[in-house]
Amino acid sequence: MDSKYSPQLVEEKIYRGWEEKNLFKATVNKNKKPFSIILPPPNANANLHLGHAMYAYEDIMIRYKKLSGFETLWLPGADHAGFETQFVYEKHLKKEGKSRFDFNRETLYKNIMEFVMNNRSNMENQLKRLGFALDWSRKKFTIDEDIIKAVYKTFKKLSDEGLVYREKRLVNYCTFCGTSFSDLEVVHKEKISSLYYMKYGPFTLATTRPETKFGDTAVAVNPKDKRYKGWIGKEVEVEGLNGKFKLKVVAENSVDPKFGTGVVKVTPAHDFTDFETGKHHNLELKQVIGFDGKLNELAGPYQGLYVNEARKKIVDDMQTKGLIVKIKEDYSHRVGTCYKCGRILEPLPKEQWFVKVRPLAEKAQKLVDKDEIKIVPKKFKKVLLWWLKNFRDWNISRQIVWGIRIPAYHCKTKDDWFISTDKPVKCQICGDCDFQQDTDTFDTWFSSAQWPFATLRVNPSLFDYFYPTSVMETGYDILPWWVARMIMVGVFATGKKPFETVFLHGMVRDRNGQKMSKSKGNVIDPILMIDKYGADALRSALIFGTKEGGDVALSEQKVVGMRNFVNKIWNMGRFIEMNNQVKSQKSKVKSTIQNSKVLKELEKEYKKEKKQYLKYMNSYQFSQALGLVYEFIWHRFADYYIEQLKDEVINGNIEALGGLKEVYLENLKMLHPFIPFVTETVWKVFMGKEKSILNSEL
RNA sequence: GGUCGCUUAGCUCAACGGUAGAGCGCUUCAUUCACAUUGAAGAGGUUAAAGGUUCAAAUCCUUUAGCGACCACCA
Repeated sequence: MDSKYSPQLVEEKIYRGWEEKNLFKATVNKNKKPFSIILPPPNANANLHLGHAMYAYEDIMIRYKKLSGFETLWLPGADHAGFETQFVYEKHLKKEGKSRFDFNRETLYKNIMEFVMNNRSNMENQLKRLGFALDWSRKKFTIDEDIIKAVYKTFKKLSDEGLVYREKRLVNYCTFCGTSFSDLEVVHKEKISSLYYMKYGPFTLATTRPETKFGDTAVAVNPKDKRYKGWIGKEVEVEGLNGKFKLKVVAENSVDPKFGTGVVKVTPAHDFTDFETGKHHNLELKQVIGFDGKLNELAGPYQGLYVNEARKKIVDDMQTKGLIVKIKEDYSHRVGTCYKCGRILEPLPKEQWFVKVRPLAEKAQKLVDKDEIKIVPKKFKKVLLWWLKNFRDWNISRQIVWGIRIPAYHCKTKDDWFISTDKPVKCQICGDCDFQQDTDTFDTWFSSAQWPFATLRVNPSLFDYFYPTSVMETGYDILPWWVARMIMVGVFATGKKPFETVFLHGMVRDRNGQKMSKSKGNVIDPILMIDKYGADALRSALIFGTKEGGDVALSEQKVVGMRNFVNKIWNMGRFIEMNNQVKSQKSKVKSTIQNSKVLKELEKEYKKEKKQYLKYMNSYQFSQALGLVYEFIWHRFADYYIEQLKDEVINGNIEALGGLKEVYLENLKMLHPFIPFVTETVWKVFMGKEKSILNSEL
């Protein structure tokens, strides 16, 4: 053994060894208890970041359970990440001076598939660099044929049970990205705008969006507002830019008498509140902004102008006509923006597929509330319950190409839709029209929500044995996007909860607790850290001295610190091994009474350590477990016991050496889930090249 | 505006009802020793503030002050 441990020399070889011996391969073994985790599939086309390294928690659980005698499955996958990926691909196209509009649907899809497939193996290799004990023989891709089939089946079932419907509603639409989103994808941002007070027939009203006035179909006031009570139900004539028009005055509770003048113009086609108002009063839906972000023919001379240009021009013209009373320029409010491109989202009326969420959410709520699905750490239980209680219907239609195309078909004769899991040969409504498939694709999260059962169902015996999965481990940031939906959809589709326990980890921050971002320049590349200090060091740096579910401050210094720990482990082994080799050449020396006492103390302290370790590991306190072993092996075992017995051991005292060796090997096993590479490397030195610590028992 | 959480050693954080801990940094000393990616010794904290419960509180409760995250249809 060298005086220094060099992860660079062994990690790759060790991982290959694990794979070749099929140590990560799960089988259906009725003699063992199953333990399974489905890896949250990383985006297929991107490099891993430190957030992915946090999946080390899953590796810790898998290896620990395997050492504890469970049959373990950790199933890897890759996410096609629909819109995310298409967005990245479009950026890539732009560099070549092209855009998505230069290709037909089939070609674009094929090109993106190629683009993704070229990058996928890179991502997978990075997971291997982290040392993850994944069963690669069972890897799945969210856009595999059988996964698509599973997704279609669920969609059909939802539809059959009345939980999916198609409706024209206001959706959050990004006119730049060219697609709608669900509520969850909308990022509300504080913005300073102008609040325009304008003359509106007999009233003055305040609005931030004068350009939508061509779509106004009513004026609303609060029914309790004495100032305007007399106007309710009456029709008023309004002088506009394109001539005079008439509108009804309606009463609406949502109108705040204290805001502005207490009068609101109602634009059902371009405002969520107004859309509701429109429904209450049966108002016409007058769309004046198109999906291209420009005003349409209803805007008369302003047709063809983008929203912002139109607003300016309209305000100018209104001022000329004396229709603007005043402008409050520093008005601060929140607007919905596209989480991807950052532009302001336009509420637009569009026919989309919606999932009726309430019945699904209520079932999920019960499971979580009664701890039938356990949430660790428990603080997230409240958050999850809040979401399950507040979810509204889920828009699952996306106007993009890269994704799973919705298996809904439009009958031209009857102007109606039917859903079919297999490609239909004839119209299932009228029997012989030239029906057409919906051009939209599913929200990626709709398919991701099905991941735990979709990945396993392809193999029924595997599904029976491993489902519900044991733990779902992921970052707390996607609790509503993913975890909540997996529960809702999983229970619906299989009748069983998708997992027993949810374990949530925190976000990785820089040394000052700041968010890592490219613009701040404080991003740490996990692969670079592995190159420099080894995977064991990086992994344990993310776990050591932290609290489960809390954010982790990571610095290169911390990785160095853990590298030192890993090296220390190596050198303890080196000391024992060196004396192990020479022992046969020396005469057998018996222990003194003093040394026997030390050995007994060691045995006692080790037993206490292990008991506590098991307690921590079984209650998901992994950082505590690691800290415990760290403290024991370094500051008790090495600093005290080895030092006490050192002279004896060098003298050839087999008893002392044996005592140290035994405790050392036991500690290697306890450490293996955290620092798999060095523990395996030393294990092989002691037990032989063909042996693996993963085959031992804890 | 709502919800959740945070405030402990210079920095980043553990401990969550029973004598204040770690990592990194700092000070002093020790190298023919498994490891200087080391060891020994040490400095450094009335655990944000106030009140309460308890034999006992960093830990439970209340209030206050800062900070953060997430959510929200104020036109």
